[in-house]
Amino acid sequence: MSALPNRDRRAERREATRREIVDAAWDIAGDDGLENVTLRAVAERVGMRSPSLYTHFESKNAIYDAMFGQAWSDYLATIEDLDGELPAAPRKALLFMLMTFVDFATANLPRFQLMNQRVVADFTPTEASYAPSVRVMDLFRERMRTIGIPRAEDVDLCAALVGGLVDAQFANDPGGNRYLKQLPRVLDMFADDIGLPGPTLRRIR
Amino acid sequence: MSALPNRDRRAERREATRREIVDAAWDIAGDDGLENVTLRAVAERVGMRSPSLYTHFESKNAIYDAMFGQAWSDYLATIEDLDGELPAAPRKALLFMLMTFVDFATANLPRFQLMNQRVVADFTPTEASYAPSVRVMDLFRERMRTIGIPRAEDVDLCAALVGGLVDAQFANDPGGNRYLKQLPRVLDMFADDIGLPGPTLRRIR
DNA sequence: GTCTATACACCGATAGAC
DNA sequence: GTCTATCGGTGTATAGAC
Repeated sequence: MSALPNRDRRAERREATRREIVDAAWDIAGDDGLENVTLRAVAERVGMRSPSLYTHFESKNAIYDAMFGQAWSDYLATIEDLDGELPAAPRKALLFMLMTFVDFATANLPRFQLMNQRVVADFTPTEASYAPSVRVMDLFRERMRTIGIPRAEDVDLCAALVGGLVDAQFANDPGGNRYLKQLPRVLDMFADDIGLPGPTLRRIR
Repeated sequence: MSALPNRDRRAERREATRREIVDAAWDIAGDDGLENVTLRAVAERVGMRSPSLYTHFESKNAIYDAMFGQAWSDYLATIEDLDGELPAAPRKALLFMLMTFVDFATANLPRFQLMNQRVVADFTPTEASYAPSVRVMDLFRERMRTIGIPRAEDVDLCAALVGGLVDAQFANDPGGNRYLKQLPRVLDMFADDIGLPGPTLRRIR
């Protein structure tokens, strides 16, 4: 009788190829923009013909889907790593959390567009790829509760306000700091509104 | 010697055809989404073959450009009409202005996407089409100054915060009211922060 | 299983006849 | 000013070589 191998080398190779393809897609997105990720360009970069990509992904949107899931997984890992570093003071913790989000968002434009904006027209993430983003939101809500912000309404609002800053930054002052520099002020406004204790996050004007 | 006609019938006809084309593009955008506005679809709706559109517009993006300019012109007209209606109380005037924006934005999704988001990948508005949006912002700044909000920093922030609400509404609760219902609250937060006088815009919690 | 060759239907855009 | 014909591009499908 034959011994069962304890590793599936074929599956490993397949997974490695999928990673290669997704990496190539990220490279192209970084160089030429997210909308210029074409199957032919991806294929050329990994040394295939474009139809061969269908062996590994069932469609172009499936590649976007893998990128979407990877991006949110990376962000989830980033904020999970921060677990012990959260300041004890509520307002400082709030600023720390949302600065982490802003830093991650601004570090990579095509990644941000894929994660948070609708630049790829047809694309809707699958449930599997959506899962890490759900876990991110769960963790965010949990930490907000820990800080002293338990109401869903308040968490929604906080996320929307910071999202507005990031969007305005990309749209009206790309590469600059005109909007994002007001993050401490926005969080102070928000903290004041919900009566969160602690010293102000910005200098008094 | 020949008399000069006081109307250029040819130019009038040309302008009418351009309008027909733009109207057809809006119809398609409303029915099938902004990204499904193809030259063939537009041509079919106006009873032409697609290459004939190039007689009236130099490219597909030129059609988007005309739509962009028209949308901002419409919004400019909307807020200019409101000139006498602005409440005297600063906070009420603030709410009135931004509710007008939110109403206009939510009334027509493809229009909002074209005006404020980057859903058409290649498209950048020409200077001419951009002009009405500049006039809108100038008028907004002027009215904010009248209300008692002269600082550019504050105007930027107010616009970004409300933009964040609208974006979050479309992205996370389309057709609902979860984010937009918090508009009075956001404006109160903002008004409190800059020390704008007047009674609160929302009930005390 | 993995990849290639070929083809299809669609896109925006152009050339040239009428 | 509008047409037909066509170009190079796209995502996608499938037959078949290895």
